[in-house]
Amino acid sequence: MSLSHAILAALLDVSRTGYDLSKRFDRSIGYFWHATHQQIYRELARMEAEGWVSVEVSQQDVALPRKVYTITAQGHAQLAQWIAEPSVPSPVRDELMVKIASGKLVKRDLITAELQRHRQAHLDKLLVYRSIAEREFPNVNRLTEEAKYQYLPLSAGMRYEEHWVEWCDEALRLLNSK
Amino acid sequence: MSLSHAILAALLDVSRTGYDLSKRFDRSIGYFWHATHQQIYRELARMEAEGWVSVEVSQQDVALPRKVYTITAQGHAQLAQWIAEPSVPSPVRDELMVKIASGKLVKRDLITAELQRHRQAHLDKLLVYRSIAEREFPNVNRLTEEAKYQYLPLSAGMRYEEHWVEWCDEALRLLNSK
DNA sequence: GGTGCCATGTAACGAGTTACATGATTGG
DNA sequence: CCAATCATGTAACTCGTTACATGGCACC
Repeated sequence: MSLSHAILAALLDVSRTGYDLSKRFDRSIGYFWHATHQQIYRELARMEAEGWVSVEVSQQDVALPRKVYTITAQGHAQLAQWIAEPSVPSPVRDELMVKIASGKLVKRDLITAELQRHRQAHLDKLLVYRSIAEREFPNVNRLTEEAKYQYLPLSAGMRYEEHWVEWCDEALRLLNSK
Repeated sequence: MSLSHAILAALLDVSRTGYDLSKRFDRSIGYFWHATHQQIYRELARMEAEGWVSVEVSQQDVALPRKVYTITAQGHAQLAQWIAEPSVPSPVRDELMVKIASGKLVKRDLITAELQRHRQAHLDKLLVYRSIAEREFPNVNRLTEEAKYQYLPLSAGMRYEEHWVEWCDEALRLLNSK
């Protein structure tokens, strides 16, 4: 049950609504975890029942209900315990690789077009991450312990997208060479 | 429904049993797709019902039943059609990042130990991939079109593991610096 | 007045995981 | 003879996705 821990992590610093979580997760966790709003609402309800989060219905705008979730002491404990359990790298599932491996079934142009689309998507993400990094962490050599833990997932995100852009380039080069 | 396509891809060149598929998938697809034997048996049954694969019970050893699955023309068509549909990069879900983002909750040693474990796991995979690459594709500049499609997922796997090893090193450096 | 966003949810279904179960063969 | 591996499967459950549904607010 790992979505619940991702949600707890996203609630560590700020209380949030389900909607909020579904939009951005936390800015550092969003790069590596995704969930739809339906999943999040369902999970929040469970977590409240378990006592990992508490909820307060905001009465600011009486018309629109906003359920703001806050992590509890029990939630903290739960998260800390989960972190302490050693884990193995999360398994990868990549559709593009399945397509490439079956590449001989279709026209080459189809594959190269797909590669170009993916390259662009990865590049777009990379540029977003870089601009966030410049804005939020202009001085990587002077980070507090806490800031390091926020910076590192972003850095992993950048490396990850760079890696894919480079691989797409390699793949396109290889396929276009005689 | 993507597991079915991964299975079709794994059956492209060779007929296989469910057990076989669960162990290795295809050597190029296994790097980027994983499934348990229960999933695979269930999916194979569905795919047979759809006519995407045909099955033959091997009578070699009468005692042990071996159901060998082969991709059909309909399966080929299905796979080709799926490949032609443009797709977006598969979403990432990485537990380690959730742990890192919540790093301040626990002792730093716990995080660095986890990073070292992950670094080792990625390095191990990298070395396996490299030895496969040396054995199967000693001459990357002289590949047939078909071989290129087999080599590329392996190359992506190598880059992927390299990227993680490098990032783990960066993370350990950053966390151990004053 | 319509489009898009904020904000919450239900229902149904498909995909993935965990536990349980069986029985033969191979190698030490 | 015991453990590991080959080989197949069922059942129950959780997680993830898609479709449907509601209603207010903000802006053009």
